[in-house]
Amino acid sequence: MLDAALTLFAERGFHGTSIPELAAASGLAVGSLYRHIEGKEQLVNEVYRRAKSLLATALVRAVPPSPTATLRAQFHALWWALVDFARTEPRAFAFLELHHHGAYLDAESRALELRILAPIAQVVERGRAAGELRAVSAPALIVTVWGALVGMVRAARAGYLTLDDAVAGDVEETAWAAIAAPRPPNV
Amino acid sequence: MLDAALTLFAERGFHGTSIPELAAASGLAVGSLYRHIEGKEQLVNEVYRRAKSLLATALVRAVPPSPTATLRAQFHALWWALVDFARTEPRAFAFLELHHHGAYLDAESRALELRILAPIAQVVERGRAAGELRAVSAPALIVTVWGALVGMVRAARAGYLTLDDAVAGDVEETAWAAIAAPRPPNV
Amino acid sequence: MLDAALTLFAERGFHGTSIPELAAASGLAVGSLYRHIEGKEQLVNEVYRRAKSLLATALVRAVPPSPTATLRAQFHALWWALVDFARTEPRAFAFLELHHHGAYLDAESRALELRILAPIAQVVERGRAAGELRAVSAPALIVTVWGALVGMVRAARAGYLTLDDAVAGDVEETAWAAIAAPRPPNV
Amino acid sequence: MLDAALTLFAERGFHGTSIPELAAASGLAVGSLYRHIEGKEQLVNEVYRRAKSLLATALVRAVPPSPTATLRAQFHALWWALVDFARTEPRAFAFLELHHHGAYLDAESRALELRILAPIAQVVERGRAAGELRAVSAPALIVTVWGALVGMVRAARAGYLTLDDAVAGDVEETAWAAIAAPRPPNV
DNA sequence: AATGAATGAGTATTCATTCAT
DNA sequence: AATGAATGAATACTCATTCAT
Repeated sequence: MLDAALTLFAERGFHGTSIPELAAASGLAVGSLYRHIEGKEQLVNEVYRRAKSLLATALVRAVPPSPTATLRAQFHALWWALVDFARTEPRAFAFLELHHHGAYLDAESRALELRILAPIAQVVERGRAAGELRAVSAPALIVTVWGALVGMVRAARAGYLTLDDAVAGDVEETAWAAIAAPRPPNV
Repeated sequence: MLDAALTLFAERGFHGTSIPELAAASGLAVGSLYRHIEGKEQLVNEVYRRAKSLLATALVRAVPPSPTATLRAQFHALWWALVDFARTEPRAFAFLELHHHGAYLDAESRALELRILAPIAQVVERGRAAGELRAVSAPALIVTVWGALVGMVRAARAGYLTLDDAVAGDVEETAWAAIAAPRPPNV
Repeated sequence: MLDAALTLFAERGFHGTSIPELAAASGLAVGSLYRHIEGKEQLVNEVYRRAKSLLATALVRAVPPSPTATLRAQFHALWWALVDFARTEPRAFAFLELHHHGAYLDAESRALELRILAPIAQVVERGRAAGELRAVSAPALIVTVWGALVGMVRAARAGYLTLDDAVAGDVEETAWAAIAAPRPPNV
Repeated sequence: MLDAALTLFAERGFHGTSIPELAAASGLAVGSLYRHIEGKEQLVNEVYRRAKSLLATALVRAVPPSPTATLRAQFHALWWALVDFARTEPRAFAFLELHHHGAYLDAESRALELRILAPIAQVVERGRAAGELRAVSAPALIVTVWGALVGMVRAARAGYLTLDDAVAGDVEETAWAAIAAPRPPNV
């Protein structure tokens, strides 16, 4: 049922999805749906939390095996964890993108927003401190990487490209180049 | 009227905006609104085309004064044209982002999608041919730059950062670094 | 269960009371409730009959010990039996008042209506025959007494007065004065 | 429309009357009804206020021509004003009786309740002060008279009697006897 | 005997759209 | 050209009732 809701909300948005549609997609009668949910808003928040939680899990699993791994290795792990998430949970990815601003999301759902980027922010901060990343503001680094990822997934969804390893690898390269500190010119 | 529609659709989405709301925001009676539009779908498509057209105009104006300008200069011009568009037409930017997948968009609206990125693609192709850009697929380059821009604007809208010259400049730097061919290691 | 139904129906009326509410108030699951009742209409009729029966019992018990008692004594007994009923069974009293016209009541329930006032009508008829009551139509006498009682109870429920012995005694006096034959003027 | 609502609410109660029924009885489509009302609760309160206002008008018109009229004359005027109201506006009378306790009535509607009986209370107070009325509490006098009236009208509605001049006159006699001070026994 | 999930018709209300004025 | 009342299908949600467990 949450699965059907995820699909429909991701495809048509909150207001574009009706309760009868949700019920039908869940294989339930309208009245039965309300035995499981409290209302449409509670449902979309529930779906939101589950999607965020899937993403959070994917990110947490991406911590590299050794804490002494290079920053590049950490970035690599993070990147492919995100690509993997986008590929295995495309609906959750699309849902999160489409709904992260909805007026129907409650305070708890919104709070998740910040926590989710923590692992990324952490890696960035560490890299900046070590001088391994470009000397621009941390948010600039984060939005570039995150934006490149989202842009790539959106383009794939729109049919402009295929989200295969080659493409994901190419964008990984550009994203890393975007944030890595330039090699100092040889003197 | 189209302006009021742009605002409401950008804020609340297509299904979240009602005709009475649109009429009120336009300072018209609901009956009068229908003298100017054919229906809600036709209206959203009209708004879509205008927003796309605004963006297209911004991009076209960004072709650098001299065709002999360096690729970096062209990128610079393009980047700030887009930043300028995002800052002067935030509603159009948000609208385009939110609606580019809607089932209510007609074939003509969807067709605009591809044409719009033509100036960017053109610059990219030229750069790749000249070996000035990273040797990855053209789409990878484009989605990275476009993604960084959108990511930055979204982050600003969400309140995570302010879209000032410093931030936009920082992200320009990362975006360029993302796509520029690496300097060959000094021998 | 019938008790819970009496309370809810008296407070909120037939249409204002739902089966889930009735089940919850009865401490039963909704499915279990239906093991005891046939439906909502049958239930309200059942409650109606029980309330009427309670009132009938109260009235019957009020026949004075001696059949030779004065009419005033009989009236007194009847009056306080009714006041007692209103005080000990306020929900039944309120229920009867609120529901005696419902389209959901079946023929049997409606039939009870007439039988119930029989003891009162009997006393009135006897008194009129003996010239002890005012020489107006019997229904006029009955509606005055019954109306005074109901008016008093309603006023108490609305908080305009307290249904204590003093008030009930006062209204007994006015009600009796209403129907008692006037003393002939002394010559 | 308010007229149709008065009829239906009086017959079936608030919860027993549906919006489609109200619309049909008003000769309107459901959607059109909502151009005239804000909601079902607002409608029932509107109807309530109109009915109360009708009753208030009837009572005010009942002030006897001369302020020096006897108390009996004042009572007579008041009584027949109420009987007239019950006969010419039977639905308003029934509506007020059925709804004066509803949880859906707002504060303003409830406030009307007290004001309405003011003319009656005034006459009663004057009579008690002058020793022309029975020496029992004022509320006892009022509920008896009001109860007799309501009892009579209800009985008529239930078909137990006909609300003609003879019956109304009979009950006027009993109601007056109920509250008039007893003639002192001749010495 | 009891439960509570399931149902689909019913609830109040809002919608996009039309049309007489 | 403009209005806003009218419409009935749609909305989210609740109801009385059934039935497998």
